[in-house]
Amino acid sequence: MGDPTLSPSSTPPAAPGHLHEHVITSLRDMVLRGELVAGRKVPEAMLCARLGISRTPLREALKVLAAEGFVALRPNRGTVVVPIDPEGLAQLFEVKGALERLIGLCLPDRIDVDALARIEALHGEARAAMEAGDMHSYTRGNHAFHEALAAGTRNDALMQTYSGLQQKILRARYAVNAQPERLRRSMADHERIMAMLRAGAALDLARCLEEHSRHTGQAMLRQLRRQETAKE
Amino acid sequence: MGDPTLSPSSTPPAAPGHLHEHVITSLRDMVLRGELVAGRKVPEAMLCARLGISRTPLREALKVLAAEGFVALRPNRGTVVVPIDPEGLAQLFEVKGALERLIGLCLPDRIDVDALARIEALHGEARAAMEAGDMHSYTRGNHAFHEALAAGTRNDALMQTYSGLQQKILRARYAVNAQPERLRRSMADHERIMAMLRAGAALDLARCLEEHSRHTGQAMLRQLRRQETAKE
DNA sequence: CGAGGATAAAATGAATTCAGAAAATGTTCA
DNA sequence: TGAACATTTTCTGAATTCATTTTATCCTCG
Repeated sequence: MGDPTLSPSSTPPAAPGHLHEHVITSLRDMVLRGELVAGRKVPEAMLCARLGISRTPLREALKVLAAEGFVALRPNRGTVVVPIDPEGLAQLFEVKGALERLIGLCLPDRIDVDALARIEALHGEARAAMEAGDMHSYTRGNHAFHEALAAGTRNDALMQTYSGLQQKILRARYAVNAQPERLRRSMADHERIMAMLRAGAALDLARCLEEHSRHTGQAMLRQLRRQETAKE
Repeated sequence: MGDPTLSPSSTPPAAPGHLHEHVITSLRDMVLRGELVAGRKVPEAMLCARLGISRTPLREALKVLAAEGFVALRPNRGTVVVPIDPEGLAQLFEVKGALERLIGLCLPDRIDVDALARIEALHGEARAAMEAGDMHSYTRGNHAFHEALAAGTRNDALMQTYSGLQQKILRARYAVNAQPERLRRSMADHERIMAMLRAGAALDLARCLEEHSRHTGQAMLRQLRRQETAKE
């Protein structure tokens, strides 16, 4: 199969300044969305052209991605996009479960009305997306919903750690085709989560969140394994 | 006040090749050990001389450290070492507690004899260091002990996440003067942890580890706050 | 004597350049 | 014909260089 056909001239020369964050974000998005194919070498020259930068800032960004675990730098042999393996995904969910529990335990004590309102709003959006059958929109809404829950704890370390895991998981989410049945079950979990949150029941909320994470993880794993075996 | 007086000529010109990891590790160590003072600008030129490299690889490493949260890159205004604030430290311990619990829950099921032997050995070393009153050695031993527990779960994501938190906490640990009384209590916790681990009591082990983390965190916070107020 | 502003110095961000290593290509010889 | 070696080409890692921005210094003017 051929290259992903990235058009080299999609961005104008780009104004000088500090484009760090932008370059990192762009690259990470490309990895997450599967535009940079797992297992393949990162096309340095093309990305430079694509982003309108030289190799220096690109390599700086690749170093950061490597530290985050999205790519691997093999000395003198180029950079490769690390593949998603089911074992690693299961491990990510295991850690995420522990954090979800912590979120549930902290949230009722610390959440304020604004945060609760935002969570309610995001929950509504996700439900609307599900009812409309808009998978892509649901994925984004679901992600935002859980991030908002984490944010409600007012713990930056927790948020950052949680987001890091979510991003890695998001990569797999893009790679697997979500099942409509799964969406409905996920939404049912969300309804229960909201009920516990409104009731301020920390322990129950913690259990719900942990369980929800486990369910999601198991479903994704099954689907990923199914797709992998189907490819052979 | 003057510079930390870092001798520019401590390393020879350095052979060419891939020194990435080494540069990152060196810089991180300097931050952790307080050699690069919190709040102050990172002396780029001096570090280049010190490490025998040019600005390009140094800046790549600084980007990684920035992503890890040890330094902050202010656009066009230089890089600064981020200060340790008690609030952030408390948050780190909160997250660590959740991971400790997970470690405790998983460990009895997954640990093998080799890992258990290594943990026992590290536990012995830490105790010896405590009895000898060697603070520095105890700190290292304690760190290695907990890392080994995490490693015993055979979950890479958990290990990486845990190590990341531990490193940030380690920075504060270097900054506060440990109290001998604290050391003894810590060691008592470790004895209980080992007992639970040998007994294979997952839930109890989880509780012990979580509690131990909370105690350690509270003690460090008190000490940090005490030192901060003493400085004024 | 002090505030405001112009000029000089420095430091930052990024492109370019250069040396060394790996892969690809071509050639020779069994 | 095909395997082993030599050569060329490409690519990687890092130093150097360059433009821009910021900071410091100094001069003028109130």
